[in-house]
Amino acid sequence: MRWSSAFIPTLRDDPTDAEAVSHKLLVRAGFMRQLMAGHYSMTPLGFRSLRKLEAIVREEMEKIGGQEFQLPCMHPREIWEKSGRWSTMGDEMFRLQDRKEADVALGMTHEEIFAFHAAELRSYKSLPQIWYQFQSKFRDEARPKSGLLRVREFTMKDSYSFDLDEAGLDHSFDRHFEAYRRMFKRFGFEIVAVEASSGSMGGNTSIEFMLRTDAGEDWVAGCGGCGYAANVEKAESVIPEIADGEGLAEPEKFPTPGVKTIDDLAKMDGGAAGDRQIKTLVYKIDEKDVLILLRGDHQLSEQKLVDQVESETMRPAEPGEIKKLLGALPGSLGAVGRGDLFVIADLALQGRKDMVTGANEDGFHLRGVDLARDIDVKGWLDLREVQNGEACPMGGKGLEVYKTLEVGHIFKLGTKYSEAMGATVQNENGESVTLVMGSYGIGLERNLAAVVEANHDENGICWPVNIAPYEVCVTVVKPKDVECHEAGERLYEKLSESGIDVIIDDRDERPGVKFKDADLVGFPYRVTIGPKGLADGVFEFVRRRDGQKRDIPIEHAAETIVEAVLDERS
RNA sequence: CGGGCCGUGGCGCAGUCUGGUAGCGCGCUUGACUGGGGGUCAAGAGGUCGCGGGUUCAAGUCCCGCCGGCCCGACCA
Repeated sequence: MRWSSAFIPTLRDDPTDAEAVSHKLLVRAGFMRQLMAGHYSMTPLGFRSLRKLEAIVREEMEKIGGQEFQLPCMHPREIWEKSGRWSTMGDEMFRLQDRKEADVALGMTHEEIFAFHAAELRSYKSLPQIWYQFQSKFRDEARPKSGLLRVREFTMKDSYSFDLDEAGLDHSFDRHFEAYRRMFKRFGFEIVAVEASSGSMGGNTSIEFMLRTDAGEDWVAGCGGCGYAANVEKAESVIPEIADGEGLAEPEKFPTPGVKTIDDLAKMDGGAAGDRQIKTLVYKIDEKDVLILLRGDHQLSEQKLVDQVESETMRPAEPGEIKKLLGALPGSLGAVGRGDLFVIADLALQGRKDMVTGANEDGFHLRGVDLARDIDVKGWLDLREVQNGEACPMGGKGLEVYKTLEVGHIFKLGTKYSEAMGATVQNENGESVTLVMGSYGIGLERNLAAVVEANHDENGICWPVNIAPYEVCVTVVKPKDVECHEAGERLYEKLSESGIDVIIDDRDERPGVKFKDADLVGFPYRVTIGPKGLADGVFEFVRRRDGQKRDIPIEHAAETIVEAVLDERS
């Protein structure tokens, strides 16, 4: 490619509406443009990199026996109703009607559709199957943000495994796990694999692949000692036991005027520290009132609650509803004496005595509360969100909680979708068996942005060779000079013929402009061809990621460059 | 969906409070000098001031409504 005839719209300034590094750089370096919130057009440079990323994913999928499909992105309502997700997906699913007023959805994911086709599988002999596709996904995100990191329309490689039993699923899952690890390595960044909540996908096990970056929006708790890592939606930790006094023979009410929060009560004379309080939350779970109890200084992980309670809907109760139910407003709530209500308590409260909690009368609390004696807890669950510094559950060191970006997610689904779609095969004994499914997703655009988040400096992007739109940029310092021009053209020809993705910067621009542009766009290697070097019989060869420069003799220049590039392809 | 901020040449912004000729930097075009990290000079092109209504002799500026974008939060296979 000749820069002089390429469409590479670089910008001198950061776009004002960009915050994330990858967003700023991908726009500035001319890889993409926004069409509307959450929808981006990839320009030729961006599309080249995206295709390279896609090729890597495809290679790794083929390696584990994946077979590529292409499914429609518009789906009939019926198929989503069969799985129950027409209603559970809510506003996040784009919906429209055709001319016959039939309901149609834009696919957010394809479990239903692949399971529908898997219903054609007849015999255990044809298992396992791994099916995949690259397809646009549509999700009506409440808040698209950070450029490509959170969008409403994107390309995903999604694959689905079909096995006869759990053992088969485990194997397909493990194969994917390894394939994903290889992909991220080839993309040029390190990931942590964490246990995750499966969210609305259903199923029991899921692993997220996380890139550590402040541009992310998921929190992970990781142990430096043993390698344990989990999304905070799922993470556990060990906290020191607290020795309680015997307390009182029965709870005693005392006035706490003006106390509205855990902190207020901790600071009040005659109050109690956060870890001696019981925090009482009221939730409407399938419109039934439920009290949730936690230690005062702990935070509820709503996702843990969702994952452990079977329900269609869940929401915090409104203040009005709470007043009506308990007779007091938040700040003075408690579960003592409310055996008529469903009470769920966090494990950290188990066995605690001499605690303080609300009296269900505004401005009053109870002291001397003994969980076992005074509160009728119907269920003990782990509901607490882990905090930075708490001990690792695997016996390692302290946990560090840090921000990450989810770059891939793999699920063991079980039979939810195969059952809904009637995807069964006959086993050796002629019995009908429901297929056991897994599903595995990786968003292409988000991963492209992740590569940038992990590979950039103050001057621009530093693409790894594998993802770079062009591997080498030949900068002709003085294109009007015949010798310069011809030397550049010759090298460009040789590199092209050797199969290198090369762009020649033949624009009649000042050298500084070309260097800045090349750094911004982020080609892994750049060759400077100018009068100075020519006089000495050399080209200057520059590596983007560390700025390493060396002069290479013109006669071996092409070979040297080809070798350097091939060395880094993987 | 709640809170905040913002829409003015391609990009970044000033002008809006206090109504009165639409401006600046970068980029772009042409020419000259230049030429190893965004050079200099000269001459140009380019804007229904997000959209609609209203007030006024007069609206980028004031009022009402709408649309769009960004950030925080809620939400998020």
